[in-house]
Amino acid sequence: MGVTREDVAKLAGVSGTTVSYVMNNTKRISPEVRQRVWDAAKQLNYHPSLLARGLATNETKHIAIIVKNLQNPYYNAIHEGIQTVAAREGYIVSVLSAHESPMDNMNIMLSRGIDGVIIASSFAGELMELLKPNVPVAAVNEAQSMAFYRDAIFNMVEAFHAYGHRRIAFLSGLSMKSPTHYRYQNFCDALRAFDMEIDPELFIDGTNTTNEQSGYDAADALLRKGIPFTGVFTVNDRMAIGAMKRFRQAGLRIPEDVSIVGCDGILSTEYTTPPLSTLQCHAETIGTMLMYQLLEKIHPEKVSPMTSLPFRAEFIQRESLGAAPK
Amino acid sequence: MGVTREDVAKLAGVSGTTVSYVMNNTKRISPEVRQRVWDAAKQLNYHPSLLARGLATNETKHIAIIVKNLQNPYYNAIHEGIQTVAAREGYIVSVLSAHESPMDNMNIMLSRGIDGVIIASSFAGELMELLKPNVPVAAVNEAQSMAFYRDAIFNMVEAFHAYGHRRIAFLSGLSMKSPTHYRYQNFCDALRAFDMEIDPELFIDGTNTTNEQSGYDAADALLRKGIPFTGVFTVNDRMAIGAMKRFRQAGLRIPEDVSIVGCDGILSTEYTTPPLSTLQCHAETIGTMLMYQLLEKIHPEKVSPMTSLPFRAEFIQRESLGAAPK
DNA sequence: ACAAAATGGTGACACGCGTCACTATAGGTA
DNA sequence: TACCTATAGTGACGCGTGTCACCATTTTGT
Repeated sequence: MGVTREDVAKLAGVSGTTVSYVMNNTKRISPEVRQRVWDAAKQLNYHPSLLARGLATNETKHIAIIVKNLQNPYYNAIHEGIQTVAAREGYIVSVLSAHESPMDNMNIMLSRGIDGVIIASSFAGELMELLKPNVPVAAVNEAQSMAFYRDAIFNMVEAFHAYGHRRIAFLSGLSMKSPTHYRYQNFCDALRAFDMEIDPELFIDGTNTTNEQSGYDAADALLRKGIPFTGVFTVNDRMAIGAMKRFRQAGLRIPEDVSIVGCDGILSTEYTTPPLSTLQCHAETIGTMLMYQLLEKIHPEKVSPMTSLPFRAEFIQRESLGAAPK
Repeated sequence: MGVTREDVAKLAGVSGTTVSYVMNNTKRISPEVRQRVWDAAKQLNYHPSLLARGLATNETKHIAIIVKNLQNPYYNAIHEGIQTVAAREGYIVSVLSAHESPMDNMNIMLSRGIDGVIIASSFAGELMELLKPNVPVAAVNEAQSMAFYRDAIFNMVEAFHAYGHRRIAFLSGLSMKSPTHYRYQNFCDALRAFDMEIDPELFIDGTNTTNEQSGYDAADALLRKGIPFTGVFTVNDRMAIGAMKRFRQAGLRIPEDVSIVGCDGILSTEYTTPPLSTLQCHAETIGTMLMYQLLEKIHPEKVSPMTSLPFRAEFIQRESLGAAPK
């Protein structure tokens, strides 16, 4: 359809092969000829077809990211991070839905010759096992080590403790999927460190989603138990937002009657009422790092700038956390 | 790399050509042979390389969507709508950033052989003119006609009026870009219909973004003017959320002192404090429709199920709108 | 019965690229 | 002069498809 290397070759008075060598800088070509080729390419606005190149080299510079829900701000931030690195490195990113069957996704990978996959979804499990033998994979749950949240959760519990809280509920959405599990472990460790109660009744495991509605429902379930608590920690910010709504409906003021802390640090936490305390985890940076990890798996010979998180999650205190009621 | 049509051909005891005709159902092939080929394909898990097919047919089943900001929930909803149709039709969707120069985006299209582009960004202008001659384009601002918001805005103003409001501010982010412009026009028309004031001083044109911070800033600018107003309409929900924060900081209660209505109907509006009235515009459906529009431009001979919006934006009243103060 | 036409299948080529094997030229050495 | 070597450039092929032109074998029509 467009202008091909033969067009450039003709204009520059050389062979197509030479054009190829010049474009890829993969063989010594005399400066004069090199210049002629570049000029001709510019003049014709020539861009090598990545389709043809992919066919010839088995490398498409095309990766996929598998997402459960496009409308989840946390994953959007990760996506943004991925996108910046990808663009810089000449990769293009396609979004696949986790709703499709793993087999469908696999087939798309194969027939499109996709170079690698990033799984940005909690339940990576089965899909990952299927993909891993056939295509390089990076997954968000591998990126966040056990240690990632430890300090932030410790600092959060410390703050709860300092404000006089003793009974803190843990609201989860996905029952014990690994990332959630890590957070729960860290949470219990921190509670122990401050000699605070670990009451299984305060652990609410909701539906298998983690959006505002799940938070609302989890808070509802907690209230129905009728047991005392003064603080709440939710596994992400959206659940916290939903939980706040439920508490408010129950006539509880935040933070006077119940304090609440979310997790992720999505953009809008700063604008909730009251502003939501959270564990900021720099999702965008997680995205860039996932992309670097993937690049390293695609080209093990090239060393990526960084492949492990240079930081941890960070506790950010805002007005949703205050002194415990008497 | 993978299994090719020749492998299938050998197993089925036919030629590669025949396999191709069977897979594409593009020539009469006897039922027995057809069956043999299908069986062989299944057995080998054969999937035609879309790279090679793209090279041969100039059709990649690959479209791009250009987005300004991946973290904007409105565009995420549109994206979700696009994605569902695309997946069903066998297309794959790649995200490009509007931050890249239009020329860069153009080159990506050309070198990747992309079949079409959806521009999901307010300032489509220049980019669109550049792309249109070279590749099928659908753009969000073309999807929303002047009439799209009319009824919803009319109903909103009617509600404001019924509650006794007479001076309503209009907070915008992008100065008079076409979608905003439409809304402003509709808004003024409605004000006139109810004999309400149209005071240019009540029109705040903020920075060139439309996020929470812009809303905060616009509200701040409005307050500094020191002129009377009891209602506020913002061009999107995120700005409304930011504006609410600023009003609250100024000691104004919502809706007792100031009523506010957003626009878009993003997911979290239900969970703000108080819940935000908004103009629900079913962004997801807009996405599906954009995709259908694009498909029709790619294959004019095939008629798409629907290419014009079967609905309009809809006014949704929540607690952020109440009686005007005396 | 025999030409005409329909049916079912195949060989060869093009799509645009990367790259191997090769040639021609120039320069250096003994 | 004869020989080797580095340099600069090229021809041909393969990557996996789609598809045109063609062939062999029935089936049809009269």
